[in-house]
Amino acid sequence: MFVRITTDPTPRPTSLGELGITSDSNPKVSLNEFTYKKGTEIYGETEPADYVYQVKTGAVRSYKLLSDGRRQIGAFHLVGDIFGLENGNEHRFTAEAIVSTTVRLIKRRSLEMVAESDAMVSRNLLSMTTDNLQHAENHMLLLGRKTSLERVAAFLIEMDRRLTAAGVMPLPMSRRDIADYLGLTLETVSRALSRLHEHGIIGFIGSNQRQIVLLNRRQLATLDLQN
Amino acid sequence: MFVRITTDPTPRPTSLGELGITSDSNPKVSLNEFTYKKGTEIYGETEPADYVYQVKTGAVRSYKLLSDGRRQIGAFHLVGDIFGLENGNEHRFTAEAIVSTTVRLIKRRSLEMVAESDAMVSRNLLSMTTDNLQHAENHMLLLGRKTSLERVAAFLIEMDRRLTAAGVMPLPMSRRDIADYLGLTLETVSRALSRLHEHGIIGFIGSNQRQIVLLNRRQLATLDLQN
DNA sequence: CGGGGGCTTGAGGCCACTCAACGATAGTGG
DNA sequence: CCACTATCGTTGAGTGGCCTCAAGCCCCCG
Repeated sequence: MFVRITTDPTPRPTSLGELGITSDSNPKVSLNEFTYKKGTEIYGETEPADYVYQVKTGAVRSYKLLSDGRRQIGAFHLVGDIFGLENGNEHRFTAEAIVSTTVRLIKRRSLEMVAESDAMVSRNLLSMTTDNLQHAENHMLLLGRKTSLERVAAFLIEMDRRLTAAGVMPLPMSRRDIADYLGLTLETVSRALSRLHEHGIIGFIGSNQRQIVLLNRRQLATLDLQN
Repeated sequence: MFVRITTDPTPRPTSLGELGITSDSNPKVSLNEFTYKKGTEIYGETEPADYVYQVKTGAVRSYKLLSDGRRQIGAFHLVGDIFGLENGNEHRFTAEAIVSTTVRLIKRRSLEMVAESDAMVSRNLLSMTTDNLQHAENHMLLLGRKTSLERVAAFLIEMDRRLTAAGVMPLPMSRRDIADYLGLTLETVSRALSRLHEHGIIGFIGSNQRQIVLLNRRQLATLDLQN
């Protein structure tokens, strides 16, 4: 076998346009919008999946809970991302707005009907599901086998790729969210970030600690082992 | 949100028939067979994905490696399972025969061509990908948040569902394979199994330790927290 | 200006890992 | 058929990385 040297292929930002859906081309596909306040639930696990969502502004976390409250965040959805796309009839995660978030809504049934007749839309649905699968597969490797420092480094690289505006990352999520995404505690995440800060690999900007700058991408990349 | 009380929906055993593919109905889809000896590689990560596979006899492990050798097994493929189905052009895992394994092969391109014209085949491809995604999502929760005992219990329940022949599980994989699937070490897996044995929850049959009987499914289920 | 939430940092503990020894089993070759 | 060997699994002892618990700071926000 070959050793992978490609970068982490998490889902790229998609758009409804990529699905072949626009208000113009498909007037029957209603594109409503809705805004959720910070911390509110968009849908719950096992609830019927009647809608598919796209983040217009803000950020969303998707997670599962164990009965005793342990939480695993499966993905963060940033501006442009599509989420809530299920094949079955139920959502498999709970989705919450991390900050005030506006989403576009599409009725799932109408999407299915379009996919039925349009092979390209159908292919794009498969492609999006595959992207999600790929992200989950890489995340299993992270959760199962990487150290805390490697996890945090991988997280920063992923976020850098997905939301950087010219070198600075305004992270919408809290340390607890990051911890529940990486399978760590918030203290361990904080310590890892402090270590990266000490070593001059990242910097903090502004009053709170959620604005992070990557000062040494190269060094950070060496911490995120080639998978 | 609601608390999930459903059972772990890992991919059910599928068949090429479910894909809408049989030798009779689609003579153009070649269904060759091939046998791999124990421990040999079926395909490697980043290799071109020209074929899709179905396990006829035996068992297969799919895994990723870090550069220093740490391994994460993403899935075990048992009799009837389809694996190696990629949307992109490259495999994302390395697949190896755990024991001597016979697989059926389908040319990916021919499958794609059938899917192009047959909406049902197309839907089934999406459905299979979704099943894989669902398994990965549940596995992220296990890897990120469950204790060693909970992981092993979940593993036994999954295997029981997938390969039990009347109460006895002839596990094809080693302790190391189980460990690399659960994000643990082989010693920890062994200790967890010993504890389950002490408590009368499982039993061992025969000379080696790979034949396991579930003596108390109910108690085992309480260890695998409702997710 | 007081309260609360988010973040950092320290101290101590624990669960899983590491290292090691040992027994059992299956495969190999004489 | 029987050593011989390699592999696999179990078990013990000790370590260590991450977790737990706690204190304190800062910032935001009423």
